[in-house]
Amino acid sequence: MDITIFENTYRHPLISQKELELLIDAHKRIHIKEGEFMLKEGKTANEYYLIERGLFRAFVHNTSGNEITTDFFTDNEFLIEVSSLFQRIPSQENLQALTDSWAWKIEFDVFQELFHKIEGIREWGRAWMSEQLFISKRRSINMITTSAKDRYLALLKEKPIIIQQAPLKYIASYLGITDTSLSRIRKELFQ
Amino acid sequence: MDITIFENTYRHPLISQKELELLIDAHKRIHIKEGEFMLKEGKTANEYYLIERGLFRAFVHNTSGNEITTDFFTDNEFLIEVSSLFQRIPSQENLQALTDSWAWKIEFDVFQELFHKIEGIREWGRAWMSEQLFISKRRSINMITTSAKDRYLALLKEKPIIIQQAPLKYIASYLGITDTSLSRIRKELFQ
DNA sequence: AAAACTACTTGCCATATGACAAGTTATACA
DNA sequence: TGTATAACTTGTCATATGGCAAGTAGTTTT
Repeated sequence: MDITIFENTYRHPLISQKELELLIDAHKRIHIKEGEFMLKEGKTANEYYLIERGLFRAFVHNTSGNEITTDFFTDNEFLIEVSSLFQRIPSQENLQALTDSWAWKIEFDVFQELFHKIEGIREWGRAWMSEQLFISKRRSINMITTSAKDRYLALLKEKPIIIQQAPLKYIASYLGITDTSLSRIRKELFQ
Repeated sequence: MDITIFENTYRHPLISQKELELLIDAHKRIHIKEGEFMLKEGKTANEYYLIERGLFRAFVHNTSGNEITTDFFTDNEFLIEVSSLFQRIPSQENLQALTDSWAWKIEFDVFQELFHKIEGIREWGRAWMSEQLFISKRRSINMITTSAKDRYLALLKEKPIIIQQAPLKYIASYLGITDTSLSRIRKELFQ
């Protein structure tokens, strides 16, 4: 079995090879069909996933009932709804596969035991969460300080796979604009 | 000593009274003068604070060199830069007092020991961080789905103390608009 | 008391983006 | 293969917000 994905995603100086193996053993490989929901709003998450291959999105409904895509997840990233999983409360987000995918699934109870037993996993987990918080704050700042065109260009540069594979309307709501505007931005850039 | 503030902020079913006392003993009460920096960008945070009384802000510099206020902190809230403290890396944010304040300071090393020793504190910490991530994501969504006027009204409703005490320019950049626009929004609302 | 400075307001005009509706193209389904 | 549906584009017009500059009021400094 190729364990590169685990070595890369769970990388931390305090996690030993033996502890990494405990983590790896806790994951089960699963296949997901395009369109499948990994978590629906109102349900409490009981697991998270490490994506081997595929594309997913998170989305919420705004007050008008429209879908807003809040995040995309792809190869070698964690597909997770942190609030629901760690506060044991119903999710307000949906997690959905946009392509047929392969992922490694780990149950909350299993992770929980390792988290409390192994210092390195606690440190890794806290650092990972800190990083997510940093990324989320940076996203807020970008939303209010850069133009829609610049946000599109930044996404194109950082995660081109999303631009290539996700439908325009999902990308548009992720960027905080209408699909009409995104279509015009594309036209202006590439024509 | 009135320990209400600790009972409220460190509330968690897995934290016993004795463990709470260990936490309380780790905090030292300090006074902060208006304008004082609790953390400067480029420095690594070595402590966090529980605010007893006062108002603080977090701010970053955007690519044009302008200050953007990213958060406000007030009574019974934690004043903390998570990324710097838990990843042990230089901060990109500044933390500054907007009023003379009183707070409870706790050193990273001291918290670290309690975190790894006491399960309840780990659970509390992870839940707190999950909540922060949730709040941050909600902020991103609000930034792109609601008008500046509605964001102002929401802040007025949820944290009126900030509207009352912080200078207009800080509130404006926190809301993602210019101080000119905020001035006009106020005029339209209250005149 | 004068001067400098900060905080906030107002006017004028520019522009990015939205709203709505219609058109085109591609995809899926029967 | 044809039809329905989804994905995307385009046109016209409206509006929220920004940019810049000037003005007023309050506060601090000397």
